[in-house]
Amino acid sequence: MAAPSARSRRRADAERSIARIVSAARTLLSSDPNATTDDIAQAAGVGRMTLYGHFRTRADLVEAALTDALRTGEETLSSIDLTGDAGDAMTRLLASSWALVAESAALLAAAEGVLPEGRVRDMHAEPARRMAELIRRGQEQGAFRTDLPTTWLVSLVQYILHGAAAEVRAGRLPSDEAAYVVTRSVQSVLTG
Amino acid sequence: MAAPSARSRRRADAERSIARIVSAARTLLSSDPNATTDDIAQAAGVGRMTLYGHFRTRADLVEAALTDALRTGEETLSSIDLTGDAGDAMTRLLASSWALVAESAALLAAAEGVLPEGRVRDMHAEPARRMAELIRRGQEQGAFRTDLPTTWLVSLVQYILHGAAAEVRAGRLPSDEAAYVVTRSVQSVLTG
DNA sequence: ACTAACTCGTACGTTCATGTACGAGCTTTT
DNA sequence: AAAAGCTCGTACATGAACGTACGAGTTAGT
Repeated sequence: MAAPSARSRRRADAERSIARIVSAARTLLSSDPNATTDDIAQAAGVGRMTLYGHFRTRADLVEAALTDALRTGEETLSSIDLTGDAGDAMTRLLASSWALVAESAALLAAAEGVLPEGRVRDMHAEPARRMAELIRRGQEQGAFRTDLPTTWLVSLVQYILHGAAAEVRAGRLPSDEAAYVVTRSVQSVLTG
Repeated sequence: MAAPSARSRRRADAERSIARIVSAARTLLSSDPNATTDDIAQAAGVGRMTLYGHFRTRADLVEAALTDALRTGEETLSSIDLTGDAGDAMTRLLASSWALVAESAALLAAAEGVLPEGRVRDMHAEPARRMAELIRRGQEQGAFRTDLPTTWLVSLVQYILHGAAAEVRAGRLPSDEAAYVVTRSVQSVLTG
């Protein structure tokens, strides 16, 4: 939700501070979901008071960080070609999704712990819609199974992605094998 | 780890208190992973001080509750027939595992947040070993795929179970469909 | 019954991050 | 250059759990 004009009463230096804070929040929270406002302000090279001048609560900040991550992600995902064979399209979508999920897993955990129930899911409406649509198209093509609810298949793909991220983090799955493993797993779960 | 003789200097009423506390902890933590020691003592019908007399820290208590849940679970799981066709055996194992996972998901989350890194996984050594062995047997039978690491397949089954539990909790998957959905999903992920 | 163990209330001390209040001094903007 | 907006330190208030200390009363074991 970049609002260049809606709230353009902000001065240029404020704009800069906000950007640095959000960026620092993304970075820090992506490695430690429990990073404090103090940590984040410090990493942003900004006083804690400045931070509170722009974000009333820690939750606000976490949400802003997640929003930013999602916006960035959308830039990548929205440019993927999802036409043609659904299986191939899924492979392409997964390759990009995997990187994004792995990168922001901890940030997501932070948001889940601080934002109101369901908010995080709502924020993922766009990527979820994209995935659901591709799966549905695959089902119509006869490439994907239809014996399980589409909703469940969408969720399942998410769980596989997050699971793989967790395995990599824990050192039980080499990160260079992850994309392959994710792709094969998702394909078999979608084709039945 | 029931130690009937190792520490039998405990009086009968103490034994009783401990049992009630652990039981209350299991129940409460299974619905709210953030239940406080106060909540638990109250639910156990015991003073908070009594609780602290038996468990030095909250972490100790959570661990005891999880240990108890796992012990109970083992009683069920160890009696399952895992011989014969690996696919069928897996179906039987999943049916029981599903119920256990769904029931204690929140307790698990509590433990994950409070116990040292890796402890929760270590405590699951026995069920993990059982699952791994069955998968390996299925691979030898030619029933299960061998193109993905067995370790990953074991983890993946866990993620599917926990994912389904989350979907049910969120009301996105009717609980009476869950077992079916889990079984089909796991089977297709294991057969490739 | 006598001793040791257990219960449990009240009260306190601790910790830690969150968020607020105030105000002096810098930047932008116009 | 003047006004408005921003920065940011210090200091404080808050709140939530955790965990400790003390001590009087109760219950079990032998």
